[in-house]
Amino acid sequence: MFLSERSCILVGVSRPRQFDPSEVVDRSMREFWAKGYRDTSVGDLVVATGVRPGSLYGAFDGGKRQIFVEALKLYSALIVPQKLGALERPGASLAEVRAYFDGLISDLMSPEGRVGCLMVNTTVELAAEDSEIANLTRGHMARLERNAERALRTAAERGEIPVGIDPAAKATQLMATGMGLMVVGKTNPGREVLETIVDAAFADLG
Amino acid sequence: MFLSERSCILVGVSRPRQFDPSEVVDRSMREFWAKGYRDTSVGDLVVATGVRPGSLYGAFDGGKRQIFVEALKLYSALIVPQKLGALERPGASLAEVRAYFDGLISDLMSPEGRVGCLMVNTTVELAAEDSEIANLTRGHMARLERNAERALRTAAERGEIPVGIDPAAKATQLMATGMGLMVVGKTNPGREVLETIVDAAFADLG
DNA sequence: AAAGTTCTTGAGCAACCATTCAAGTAAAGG
DNA sequence: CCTTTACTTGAATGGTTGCTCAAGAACTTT
Repeated sequence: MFLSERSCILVGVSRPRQFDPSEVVDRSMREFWAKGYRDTSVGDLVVATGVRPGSLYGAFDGGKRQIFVEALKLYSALIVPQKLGALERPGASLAEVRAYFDGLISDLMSPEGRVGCLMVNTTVELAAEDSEIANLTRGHMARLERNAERALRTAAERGEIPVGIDPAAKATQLMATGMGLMVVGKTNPGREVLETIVDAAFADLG
Repeated sequence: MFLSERSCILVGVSRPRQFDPSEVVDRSMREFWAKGYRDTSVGDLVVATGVRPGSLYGAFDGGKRQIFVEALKLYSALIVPQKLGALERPGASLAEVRAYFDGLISDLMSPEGRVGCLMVNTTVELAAEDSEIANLTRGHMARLERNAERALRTAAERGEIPVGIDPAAKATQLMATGMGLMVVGKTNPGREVLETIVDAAFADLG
């Protein structure tokens, strides 16, 4: 992962690193999230983290791109679970799927939420030209789909949704609806627009 | 529009421009479409158009950004009508809406189609920070919505879709589905994924 | 305390960025 | 043919990019 971990843990004989690399990734993630990969310069990362270029490149072999990859992984590990919330827990059912989408709408309605989703932004900015990064964002979409499908199966078992619903297909649609929601959300729409989109996607489940 | 038009038409006394500005916009559009605004340099535009920086800046007051704005407008005037096809014609009904989405899927399945939609790419890259550009992409979404709604009303009149369907709400959902489709399409998915998304969105219309 | 190792610092790298400008050039009017 | 006007050209602008490197500093081991 980080160059630092091996040297910090195994080799004790040297000057210890004066910053926490995982905190650097955290702050960098928020920078990339707000401005995108291309429009975030190494200088921006230096300002955001307080760590000089030399130390940054000493800790992250692969430079800016590697920091970005780490940022994507941190987003998956830290932010996505927050957003998914109860949907990622075993007992999740229809209510948890709906709650996830309601949360997305709430986020998009706040000014700071208009940054959208780092995974969606990255997919559009970089997926076509960087296959490693494309794999990460594809994994994110698969995760959303998997959780939605599991919850829909639970909902079907409980008789909460019509028997005609195909959980796998519906989960794929809901995932795509989420992607669309993040794009539409960028244009500063009214809340009713976003609610119309989600309501329509849930119409055949109620 | 272009600086050139006034000087070319009204003032005849000077050396005429040796290139066609609208062709410059066309080629620039394809460059921006493929690589995005930030990652397309003026140097790229010089190579793509064969027009030197001086002439470019002479013809387009506002530089790279203005060329991009013109490119967006050309995309709306040239590419979008191609994609919308019969959906934009008065008699359009359910079949034309469906044909539009089938066309999107076909596009996304070809390697060169993975560039996606310039409007979606631009929304994600720039809408949050450039309100003029956000207006253009918002207008694009409104156009999709308007056409879908009109076609759905026609379909309702003809009894092609269930009476319970709200054309306006369904059109909003379909527009968002299109946005989601372009994002998912960037990750090189199988055709069946995209078809599942579209089928699910049309399920309650059949 | 001295040696050894790694980190930090600040300057600085070449490459590229969007943009400008003076000089040269081509067409039309007189 | 000569002036006028606008366009083309090629070089060059200052600024920023991602990244590197030598020098100094801090910590552990001997």
